[in-house]
Amino acid sequence: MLSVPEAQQKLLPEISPLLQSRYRILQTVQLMQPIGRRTLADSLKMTEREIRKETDILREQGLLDSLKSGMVCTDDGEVVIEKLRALVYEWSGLTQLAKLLENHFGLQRVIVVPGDYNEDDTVLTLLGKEAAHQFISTSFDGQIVAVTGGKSVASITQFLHPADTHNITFVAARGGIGHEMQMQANTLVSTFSMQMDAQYRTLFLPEHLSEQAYQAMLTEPMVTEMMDYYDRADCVIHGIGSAEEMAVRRNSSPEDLRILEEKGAVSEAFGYYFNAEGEIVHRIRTIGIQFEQVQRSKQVIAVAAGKQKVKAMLSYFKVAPEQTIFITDEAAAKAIAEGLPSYK
Amino acid sequence: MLSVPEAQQKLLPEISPLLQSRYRILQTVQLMQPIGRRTLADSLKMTEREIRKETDILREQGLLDSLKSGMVCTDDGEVVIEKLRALVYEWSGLTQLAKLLENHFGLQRVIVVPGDYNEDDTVLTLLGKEAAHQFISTSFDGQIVAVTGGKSVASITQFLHPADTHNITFVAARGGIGHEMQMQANTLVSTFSMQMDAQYRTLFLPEHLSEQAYQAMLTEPMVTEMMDYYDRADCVIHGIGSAEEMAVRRNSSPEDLRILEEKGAVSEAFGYYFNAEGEIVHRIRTIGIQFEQVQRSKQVIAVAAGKQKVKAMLSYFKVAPEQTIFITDEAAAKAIAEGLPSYK
DNA sequence: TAGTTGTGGGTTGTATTTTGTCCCACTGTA
DNA sequence: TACAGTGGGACAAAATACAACCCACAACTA
Repeated sequence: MLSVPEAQQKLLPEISPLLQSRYRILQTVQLMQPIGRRTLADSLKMTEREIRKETDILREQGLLDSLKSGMVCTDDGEVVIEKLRALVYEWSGLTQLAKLLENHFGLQRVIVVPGDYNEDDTVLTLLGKEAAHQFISTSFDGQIVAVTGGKSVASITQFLHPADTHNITFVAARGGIGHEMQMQANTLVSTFSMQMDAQYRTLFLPEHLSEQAYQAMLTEPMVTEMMDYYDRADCVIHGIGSAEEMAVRRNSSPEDLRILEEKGAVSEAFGYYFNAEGEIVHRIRTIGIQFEQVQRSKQVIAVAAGKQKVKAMLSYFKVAPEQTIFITDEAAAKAIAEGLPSYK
Repeated sequence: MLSVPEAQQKLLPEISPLLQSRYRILQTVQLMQPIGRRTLADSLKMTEREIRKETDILREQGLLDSLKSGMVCTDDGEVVIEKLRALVYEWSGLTQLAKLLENHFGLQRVIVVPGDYNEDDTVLTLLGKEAAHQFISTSFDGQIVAVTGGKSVASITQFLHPADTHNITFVAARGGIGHEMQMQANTLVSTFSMQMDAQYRTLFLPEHLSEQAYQAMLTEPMVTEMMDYYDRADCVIHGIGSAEEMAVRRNSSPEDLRILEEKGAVSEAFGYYFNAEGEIVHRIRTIGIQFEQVQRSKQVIAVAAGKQKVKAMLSYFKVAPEQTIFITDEAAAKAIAEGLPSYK
């Protein structure tokens, strides 16, 4: 039997795309306010005219307000966004996509946000919003959270806020990742804890240690303390990288690159490299959380988006712990789904 | 707080009129199938082009089918009509209008169907559909139903069908109304009973009896039997007429017309004339159901539509029994509501 | 059986709306 | 003060919707 929204969609098929795009615009305004027509159009890869038409309607409906400094979302607008989120996700098939991936990968929860990470800057923001929401809604007193680096994980920052919980400790899951300070685990744990009024522990270490130096480090109090934290980690927040991309970004030696290629490394997560079958084929020789420790933690939040990471996702999720909550974008989710036999 | 449909309406204000008109088209197709573009356009007072555009979409959605003999509503279409009825009535304010009239007149139930009786032929059909639904859903074994004449009541015919109930008897509430056989109470009870496989009793009598003849008639077995039926009537189905209109249609004598005008008769129902205050000012001297008998009956279904009858409705509903279910059209309901202080 | 009415589909020139692309005056910030 | 970004205005061009037909056909009527 047909539900009312389904019947509505049958009678008015043209409203579905309309709803999608208008919702997306309003949502983006909310995220980037105050924002102007042109910036908005660039960001959503739409024409200025289209943006203008839609925002005029939204303004007339009182969901949007135009200040001299740009357009902002009104209170009514925020309520509407909240109320229609489920409907929009349902109609655009995101809910179904998510369920499909959940079943296929055997994960606790998959969240698919609309848009394409490569096309639309706001997708990153949506990823962060959802991830932050997942994290905060399950956080508890004294929680220990291991955090890796990366753009996706960094996007969470702006949506963290002081919660009712106390004594949360963020620990950097590994040493520095290289040049980009903004994306380093060490930087992130510090900003995360600032946003949430929490504690944090950093670990500054060079990426490529010699065997000798590595062994020496293992007995350092600073290091053993971190190892202890890793062992007690309640939650792990991490990204998933494509192997080549990561190796390049890490300035790996030609030798390492050769090894990775030889062993068929496809994906990377918290310092481990996995091949297409999900087997660990390499590990960066530095201090960091162990895969076993990740598997033991109560909660794992994985954030990754973009079509270019599909292969990596397919690889890593062969072995990902089932308590993982995975947050990705529509483009990647669709690309994964299209490779599945159960997807029409 | 906003409901989801309300939020949807805020975000997509243009769908409301779209939904209205498309629903109306689909509904009309269902009622008049098979029907062509031009007839449909005439009937709905829309342009052929518009009908064409909308029906093309409906056909594409599989809610409509085009045969050589015209367009018909598919099963899917009927399901959609059913599912969206409440939503359409809500959005077009019909539910609110109905509640308003219910409270103001103190009636058990008011049903307002969309459209204008004077503009749109299908409104009559909708009235009939709703009235038939109300009647059938409450009918019971051995029920005695008194029926008056008129176009509105006649519209019920096509929607009556054999029900689970047995031994229903339709009785003509009064003698003949004059020329138009199709609308006479006597004709209607016969067609009603044919549709429902029920019994019926007719009463053929001239309209204007002399006092002498009237008194003589009262003792006739044929008449006393009818009087007995009237006394035991469980349900009364009647229309409401404007006084002038009815008097003219009944070929009343100039003297009667003068009396009616003098006494300020505004409305007419089952042979009684009421003034603006709802007082009985005149009665046709013929055998028929008594007002007291109507008031005693368990259920009363009143059907009347069109702006020209608003005055009559306002008059009659001053004294209408509270167990009345009143079915009218949007145009009349709005006209009534606009006269009320509580209507913005 | 001949005629009439109503049917869906097709066509075409014209109105109307939508769209792309500017310009402008203004403002907050660096 | 320079500048990047803002909303609002304007206008020609492109796209679309529109009205007004015609046609072959089916179903019914006389």
